[in-house]
Amino acid sequence: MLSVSARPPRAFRILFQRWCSSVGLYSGSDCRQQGEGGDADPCSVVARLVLFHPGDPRDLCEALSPHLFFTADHHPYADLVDRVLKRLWNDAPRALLFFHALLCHPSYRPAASSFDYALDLAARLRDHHAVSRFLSLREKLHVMPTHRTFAILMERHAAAGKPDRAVRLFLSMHRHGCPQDLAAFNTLLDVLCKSRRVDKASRLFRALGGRFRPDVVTYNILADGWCKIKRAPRALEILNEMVTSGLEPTIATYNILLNGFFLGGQVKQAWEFFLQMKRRSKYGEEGCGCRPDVVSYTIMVHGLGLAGQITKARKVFGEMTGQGCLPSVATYNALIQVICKKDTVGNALSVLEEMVGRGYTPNCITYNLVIRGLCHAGAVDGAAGLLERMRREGCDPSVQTYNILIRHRCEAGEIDEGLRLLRGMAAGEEGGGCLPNVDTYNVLIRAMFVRKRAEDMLTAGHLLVEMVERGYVPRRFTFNRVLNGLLLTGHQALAREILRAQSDRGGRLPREIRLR
DNA sequence: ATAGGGTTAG
Repeated sequence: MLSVSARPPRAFRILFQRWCSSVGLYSGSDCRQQGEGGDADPCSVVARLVLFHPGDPRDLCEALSPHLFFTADHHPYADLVDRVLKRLWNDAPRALLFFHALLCHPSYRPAASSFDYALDLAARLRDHHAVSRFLSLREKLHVMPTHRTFAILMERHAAAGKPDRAVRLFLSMHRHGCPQDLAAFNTLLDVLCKSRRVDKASRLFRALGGRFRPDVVTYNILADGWCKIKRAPRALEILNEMVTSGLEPTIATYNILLNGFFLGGQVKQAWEFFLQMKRRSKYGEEGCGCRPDVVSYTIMVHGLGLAGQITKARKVFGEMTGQGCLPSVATYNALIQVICKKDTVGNALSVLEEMVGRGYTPNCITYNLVIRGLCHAGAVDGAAGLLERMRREGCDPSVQTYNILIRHRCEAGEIDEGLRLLRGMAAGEEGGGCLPNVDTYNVLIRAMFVRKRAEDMLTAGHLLVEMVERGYVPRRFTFNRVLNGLLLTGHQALAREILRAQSDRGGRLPREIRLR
């Protein structure tokens, strides 16, 4: 079924269309009819149209107009545009094709939020030209960059290993008509902390803090940064510094610390800290901001459970209601996760039924946790049943749901079943559907090298092509492995095409492969 | 999208 050896882009499209037709989804020019039939969600219709389009932005623009340009002033709803961009998130090149197609329309003026999505996508592809093109177009159309724009770009710089550029961007933002205020400063510190550069954030805080009058949020960001790199003692220092400077810690501050102790494996300290929070809020003066809230209890249940103290976790869970604090879905999720990990799936399922009985609506994460637990226990049928139930309850499976199921199928040697799931997710049976991400491809490609049939190499090759087409950069190891596999099984043509397709994508290829 | 709690596995 996978014996296609045309040029990769086309090969991929053929492959993709075959998959879709095999699960009853219309492809190509049939999309529109499909959209006008049972499925009326314009977001899905447009997303499909974009996915199956040959790829010329002008043609696509024309094809889109009946679906998008239906307001009086011929502008698509910004909300719909944003939703489509989000739906196509895991296929960044296609998402940007969509954006380009819209720009072909003479009267289209993107909303700031749509520009932000497009910028994020281009930056994730490290397409610097596209980023600067979008920025200058934005200026030309008088769509001012917002705080969010700068947050996105700063985050991309930090993720690309260029934190200094994030700082410089912050220092330049007022020149682009965006106020350089405390909120923006806090965002910068958060971006640095979340990319584990807490020390840099601290130094910046010392250097520039005077200019922005740090608030509770500033200190919380820094404390959380230290906690995330397992240095709760430093976070405690931040807490003290905060009090010294006359700021009152909030419950968020205490929760950051509480979680920090668990992250650093200091279970005993976490427990002591929690007791202190309870004691002080009981006997302290009124309005004391350290009374444990639902987040504190969730952290306790999760932390104690992961440390193997299931009984204690259940006890804390059981006592919270009496303390006037009702569990949230997240609290149940924490409990379900730790019971899956340290106890049995059966008991986790009981908790699921219990929460439903009390009127809670499990979310996607809840189902994923239990499905993972069931897969791990080898109860495939149970997992499939939960997938059914999840759909029935109107909770669309996420990429993670599919990744769990696919990984499990592959580990059980049922690779074809894994591939079938991949097709199913793209088609999105009923409801939204979601596109595979890097993990999906990596799991499946790896599985091909476990079975190692000749045709598996070809499948791996096609998966790699598809992955690259969708803007992902495979690891060098994966790349070499697939190429070697193709060469050894006599698929020189596809190997060559993969090399060509990759270098077309702008030289983001590992070096020794590019020299050819 | 200015801060805190649930999905990952070697």
